[in-house]
Amino acid sequence: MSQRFDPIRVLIIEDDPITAEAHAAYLQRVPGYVSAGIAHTGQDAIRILRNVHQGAAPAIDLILLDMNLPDATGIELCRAMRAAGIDTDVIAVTAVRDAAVVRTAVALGIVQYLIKPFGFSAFAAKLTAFREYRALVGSGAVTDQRAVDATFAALRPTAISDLPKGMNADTLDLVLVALRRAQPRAVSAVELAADVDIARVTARRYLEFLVQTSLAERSSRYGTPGRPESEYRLREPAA
Amino acid sequence: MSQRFDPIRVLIIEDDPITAEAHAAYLQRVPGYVSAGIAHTGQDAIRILRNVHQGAAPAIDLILLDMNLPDATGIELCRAMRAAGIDTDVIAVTAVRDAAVVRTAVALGIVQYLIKPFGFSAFAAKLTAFREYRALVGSGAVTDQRAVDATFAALRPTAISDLPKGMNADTLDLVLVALRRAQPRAVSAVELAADVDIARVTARRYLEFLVQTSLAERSSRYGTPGRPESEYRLREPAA
DNA sequence: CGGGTTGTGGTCATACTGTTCACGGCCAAC
DNA sequence: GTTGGCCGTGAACAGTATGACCACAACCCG
Repeated sequence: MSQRFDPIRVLIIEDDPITAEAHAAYLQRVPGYVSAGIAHTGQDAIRILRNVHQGAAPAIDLILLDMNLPDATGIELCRAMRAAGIDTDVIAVTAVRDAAVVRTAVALGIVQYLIKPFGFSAFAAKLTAFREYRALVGSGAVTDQRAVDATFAALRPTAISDLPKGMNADTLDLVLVALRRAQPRAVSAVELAADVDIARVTARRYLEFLVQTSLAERSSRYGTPGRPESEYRLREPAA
Repeated sequence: MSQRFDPIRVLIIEDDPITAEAHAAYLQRVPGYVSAGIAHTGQDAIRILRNVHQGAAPAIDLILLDMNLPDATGIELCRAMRAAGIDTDVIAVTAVRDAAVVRTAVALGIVQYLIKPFGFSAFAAKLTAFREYRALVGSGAVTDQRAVDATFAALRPTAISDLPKGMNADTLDLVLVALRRAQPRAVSAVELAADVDIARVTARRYLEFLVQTSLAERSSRYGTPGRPESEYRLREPAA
C-alpha cells in the first residue's frame, strides 16, 4: 500500500535520443514520477523488460512508447510484451494519427494516447490522470460497479488541448466534420459556411487555422468571374 | 464506412448456459447488436476466434468475456488472444471483484468491466458507450489530440460519486426537471434561467455539470451576432 | 490591350454570450 | 447569539460570431 506514495518508475521507449531526453526532462517536472531508463529500439526494450520481469532489475510501472521504432512498430512491441506475460501499463507517445492504430492500441491495453508534438501541460495531464488511476486500482478492494467505474473514469481524458484565443472547440469540430463529409472534394469557405450554417468569415477563420496547423490544405479555384475562390481540402493523415 | 451502421457482432464467452442465454437476450434488446455465438469454455472460444481470424467465419466485433471459465481464467484467455494477434475488443462480464484483476484487464485492453449481477440498464449503458466508441474510431481519420481524447472518453464512464462542491441537489433537480419538460427541444442557459427563476450563471453551472457527466449534451446555436449561444439537451437514456 | 464587372479575400467595429469574482443571505453547529 | 461555511447572485471582464466595408484578382467586352 506504500506503493501509492512511491514514485512511479517509467521506461521511455523512443528512438530519437533528443526526443527521449526531452521526455525524460518533462517527466522530472511531474511530481511522483521518475525515469527508470531509456530504450532506443524494440530489442533494447524487450531486453530491459525481460530482466525486470525476472526480478533482475527494479520494477517498472509505466512505459512511454513511441509507435515508430527502427526495428518494430509500437503495436508489435506491445503485442510481444503481452504475449510474454508483461502487463505493464503503456502510454502511447507518437505522431501517428491513424484511427486503426488508435483502435489497436486500445485493444492492446494502452491507457493513454498522446499525439506529438505536445506541450508540457498535455503531457502532465495524461500522467496525472494515470497517477490517479493507479492510486485507485492499487488501493485494494473493488467493492462494486461504482468503484470499477470510478477506476475507469480516472483514465478519462480531461484536458482539452488549448486552442488559440478566438476559437471555439465546438465550431472547430463542426468545420472538421463538414470537411470530412466532403472528403475527396474540396470546398470553398462560402460553401462550407452554407453547409454548416455559420457566417462566411467564421468559416474562413477556422479553415485558415486548419491550414496553419497543416491539417488541411488550400488551393485556388479558377474559371468563374470574380476573384479566384480558395478551396480547402482535408489533408490525408500521412500514411 | 458502412461498418458504422451494420450491427456489431458479439461473441459471448460464459460457461453457465443459463447465464449465457440471459446475456444473449439482453443483447437483443440493445439496438445495433447481434449475437454471433456462444462459447462455454476457453478452448471453444479460442477455436471460434481462430476460425474467424483466418477468415473461415464472419468477423466478430466484440467479446463478452466471463473471467471464470472451467479451463482458464479470462485473463489467460485474453492474453492468449493478444498473443495470437487477435485484437477484438473485449468487455469483461464477471463477478470477480479483485483490484488486481481489474488492473490486469485494463492492461490487456479490456474496454469495459461489468460486475455481476447487473440489470439491463447497466448492461445497456456499457454497450451504448462501446457503440459510441466504435463510431468514433471507425469514422476514418484521427485529426488531432482532441479527436483521440474524445475517442478515449467514450470508453470511460463519468462516475458521479459525489456532487462537487458548490452544487445543491435540489437545484440540480430543478434544472433536470426543466430540461425534461423542454424535452425534444434544446434550451439555452438564459432560457432555462428564466424558466426556473434562477440566475443565468447558476443555470449554466449546473447545465455544464450535466454535460460533464454525459447526462446532457451541448451544441452551439449560430446565426445571430455575438458569441455563439450554447444550447443544452437531455441525453436519451439509451433507448 | 485596357477598363469595367463580378464575386470573393481580408479587416473592423459591434453585439451578445460565456466566465470569473467577490459579496451577501441562509442554515447549521456550538 | 455568534460563527463559519455553503451556495446563489450581480456586475465586470473576456471571448467569439456577425455584418458591413474596402481591396483585390480574374473574367469579359469593347
